[in-house]
Amino acid sequence: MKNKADSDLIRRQNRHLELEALRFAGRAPRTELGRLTGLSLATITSITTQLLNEELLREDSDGSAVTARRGRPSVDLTLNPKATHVVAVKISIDKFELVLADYAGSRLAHEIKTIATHEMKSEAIGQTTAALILAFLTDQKIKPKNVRIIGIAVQGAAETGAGHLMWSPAFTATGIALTEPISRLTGIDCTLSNDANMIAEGLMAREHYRYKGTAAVIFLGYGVGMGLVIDGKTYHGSTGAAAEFGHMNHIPHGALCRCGRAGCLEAYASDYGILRFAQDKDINTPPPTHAVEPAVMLALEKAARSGDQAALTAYAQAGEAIGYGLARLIALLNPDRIIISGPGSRAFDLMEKAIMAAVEESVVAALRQNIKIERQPMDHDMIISGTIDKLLHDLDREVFARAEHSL
Amino acid sequence: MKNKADSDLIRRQNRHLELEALRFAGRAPRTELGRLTGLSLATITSITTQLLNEELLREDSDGSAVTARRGRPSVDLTLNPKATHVVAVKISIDKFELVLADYAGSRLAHEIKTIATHEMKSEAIGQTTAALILAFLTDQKIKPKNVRIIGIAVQGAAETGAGHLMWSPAFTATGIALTEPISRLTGIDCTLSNDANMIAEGLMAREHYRYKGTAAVIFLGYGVGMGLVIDGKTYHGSTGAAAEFGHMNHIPHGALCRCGRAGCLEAYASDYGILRFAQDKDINTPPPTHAVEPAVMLALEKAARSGDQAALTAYAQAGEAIGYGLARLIALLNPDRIIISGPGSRAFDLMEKAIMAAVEESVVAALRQNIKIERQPMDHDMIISGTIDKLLHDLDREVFARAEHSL
DNA sequence: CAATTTATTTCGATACTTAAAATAATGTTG
DNA sequence: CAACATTATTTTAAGTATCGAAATAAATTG
Repeated sequence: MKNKADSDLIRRQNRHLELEALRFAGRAPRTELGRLTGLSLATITSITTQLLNEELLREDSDGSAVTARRGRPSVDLTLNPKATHVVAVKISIDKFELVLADYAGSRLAHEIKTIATHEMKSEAIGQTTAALILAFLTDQKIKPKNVRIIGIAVQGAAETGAGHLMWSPAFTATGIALTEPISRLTGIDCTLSNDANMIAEGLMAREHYRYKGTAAVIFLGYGVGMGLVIDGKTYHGSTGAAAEFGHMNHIPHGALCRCGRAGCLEAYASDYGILRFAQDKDINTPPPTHAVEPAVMLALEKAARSGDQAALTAYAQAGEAIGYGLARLIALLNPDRIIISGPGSRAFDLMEKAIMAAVEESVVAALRQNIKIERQPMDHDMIISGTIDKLLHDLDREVFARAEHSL
Repeated sequence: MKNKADSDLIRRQNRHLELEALRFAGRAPRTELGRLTGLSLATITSITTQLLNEELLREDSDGSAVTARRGRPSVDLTLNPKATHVVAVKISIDKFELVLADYAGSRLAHEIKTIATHEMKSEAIGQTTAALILAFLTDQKIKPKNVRIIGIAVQGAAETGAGHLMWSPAFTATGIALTEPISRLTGIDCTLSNDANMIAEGLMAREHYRYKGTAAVIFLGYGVGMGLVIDGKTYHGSTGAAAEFGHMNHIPHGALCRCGRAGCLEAYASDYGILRFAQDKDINTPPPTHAVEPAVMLALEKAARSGDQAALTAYAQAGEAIGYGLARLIALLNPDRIIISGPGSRAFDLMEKAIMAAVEESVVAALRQNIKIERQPMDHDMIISGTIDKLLHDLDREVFARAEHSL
C-alpha cells in the first residue's frame, strides 16, 4: 500500500525536482528551473530561498558571460560544491581506487593503491578499506564529518541491502561484511554496489531520457556482468544481488566457470573463457585466479582479425553464448535497450554475427523487432563516475529532498 | 524526471489510499479507515463526504450485526456496487468466457461461448468479441455506458500497450488488433493482458502483503506462461509482451515448439511437450494445434505414479527444463518468490526433484538460499478473477482517485 | 435521566501551490 | 540623461490539503 500524502510530501518532491534539474543543468537561473520543473516561479523562489539558507545552493552571477540583453539580468544558481562530499571506492583484483568528489560532482582527488587482494582475510577487507579511506581524507584535509556517504563498487555478487559481498573474483574470501565495518570505523554512511550496476547508473545520469523503461547494460571483460535498469531505476533483487548475467547458465553441464559451476555464460564469453577456447584447452581447465593481461586479449583480437581460425571460433562461441543469454533475457524482460560495454566489447565486431544469429534463432520474432543492441565503448572510469553519480542522486533524493536538516 | 507535486496530488493519493483500504476490508467504519490508511479522522471525513457525493461509496449500517457496545455506533462504509461495472473476458482455444462484475467486485453474470477460434480471421476476432460483449450486456440489461472498462485475458504474446495479440495458441491468425475494435464497437475502454499476468494479479489482490518485491508466477498447462511481479506491480516489458518464460530458450537447437522455434522451454515442459517425450516421439514432431485433453494428461500422470518409466522420464525432463529456466530467471532477477501454478502443477511432485537438481546445479549458492519455490494449486477461475481484480484496481488508481469526474 | 463511551464532524492553525501584482535591475531611445 | 521597455524575481492574496483539538452525535450504563 502507498503511504499517505501530506504537504511535506509536496515540498519534498518539489525540492527534489529542483535539485535534480539543477544537477542536470549544471547552472541555471530561477526562470529556467521553473521551465525545467514545471513549477511556478513563486514556488521556485520559495524553494530556492530555503535551499540557499541551507547552503545546498549558491548564487553565482560570475560565469554568466553577461549576454548583455535587455531586462533585469538573471542570477545563475549552482549546487554548492562545499555542501558535502562523497567518496567512491572501486575494488578490483589487487587494486583499490578512491575518488573524492564534492556535492557538485567535481572530482577533488584520486588515488590508486595496489594491495594483494587474494591474500586478504575476510575481516581485514573492510578494515583495510576503512583505513585507506581515512588516510585518503587526511591527505586531502577533508574531515570525515564533511563526507556524507561512501560508495563501494566491486565486481561479483554484492548484496546491496545487507552490505555483504557474497562472492567476488577479487577475493578468495566469501561472505565479506563491508559496509558495516567501513561505516563503523569511518563514521560515514556506506553503500555497496555491483560494478556493472554502477555503469548503468553512470549512463543513466548522462542520458536519463534514454533510460525510461527497461535497459540492460552488459559488461564484458575479465568477467561478465550486468546492470539492469527497470522503470528508470537500477534493479536490485530481493537481496540486492540480482543481475548475475554472467552466471546465468548457458549450457547445462557446460564449461567450468570461475564460480565453480559448469556452463555459466561467463565461462564462454569472459576474457578467460574466450582465451581457453582459443588455446583449444579442455573446457574443464580451471580458470586463472587473476585477470588476463590486457595485452593477451589485444593479441587474441589481433589474431582473430588477421584470420586466425582458433581465435575466430572462440569469439564466435562467445558471441553465441552472449546471444543466447540475451535471447533469454529478452524472453523474460523484453527490454527497450541492450548496451554492450566493457573492455571485451572491443571485440564486438568479432562476435556480432554469432550474437545476432543466436538471438534470431531463439527469440519470437515479435519480441525481437524493436530491440536495439548497441555497443557503448567504455573507459574504465565509468564505474567510478557512475558510483559518484549514484551517490549524489541518492543524497538528493533521500537526504536533501527533506527540509528537516535545516532549522 | 518525476512530476511536480501539488495539493491535487495529495488528495488523489489519499483518495486512492482510502478506496484501496475499503476494497481490502470490504466494509469498514471511518475510524478503521483512519487506522488502515494512517490518515487523520478529519481527513477521512473530508474524503468520505466527497466519495459519498460521487456515489462511489455507500453508508451501510445494516450488516453491522450490532455488536451492542457502548458509544455512538459506527457506520460501515462499502464500495457502491452500482458505481460502475467491468467485464472480464477470457479467450482460450475454442472458448470465450465472459463475466460481468460490479464495482464492489461481485460477479453478476457469467457466460461461456464455444466458437472455433482457429478458423477465425484476424479482423473477425475483435468484431466477434465485441458482439459477444454487447449481446451479453443486453441480456443482463446493463447499458454499455454503465460499464467502465473491459479486460481481455488471453494466452500468448499480448502487447498490452498497443492492445495487439502478437501470437496466441488460440488462433491461427497473428498480429490481431483487439482493444481498438472492441473499444470502438462497444464504446467501452478495453485492455488486453496475458493470462499468466492475470493469475499474478489475482494472487496479489488476495495477499498483497506477500508480493512486496519480485515474484514470478509460472503457469504450467497446455502452454507455459509466466506472470512477473516486480516491485509489487505486474511487469510488462517495453511493448507489454514480456515474461515469455515458456518461449525462453532451454537448449539451443532443441525440441520443436508450438511457436515454430527450436528448444523453447515450453517444448519440454508443456502438456504436449511432456506427452511427446513420454510417447518417445521425435523431438521434431510438430505439436498439436489444439490443447491436449485433460484426460490424456491425467492418464499420463497416473502412469508415471504407478512407475511407468517413459512417463517418469518425460516428467523428469520437464522438471529439468523448468529448473534451468528458473535458474536463469533467478540469476537475472533474484526474485523473492516463485509460484508454480496451472493444471500442469498437479504433477509438481513428479518434477520437483529434477527442478531442484537443476536449480542447485546452476545457481550460485548465495543466490539460491532465500528463494522459495511454492506450488499454488489452481482453479481455472483464477484468470477471470485476477482480471476483475486488476480492472477494479486500475479504475481505483487511474479514474476514481481523481475528484475531477464529480462536479 | 445523567454519566460514560465511542464515532464523526467542525474549527483553527499551518503548509504548500499558483496567478497576479509589485518590485528590481538592466538596456534602449529620443 | 530621463522615461520607457524588458526581463527576472519577490510579494501578496486566494485556494486547497492535512492535522490536532474541541465540539457534537448517538448509543449504553447505572
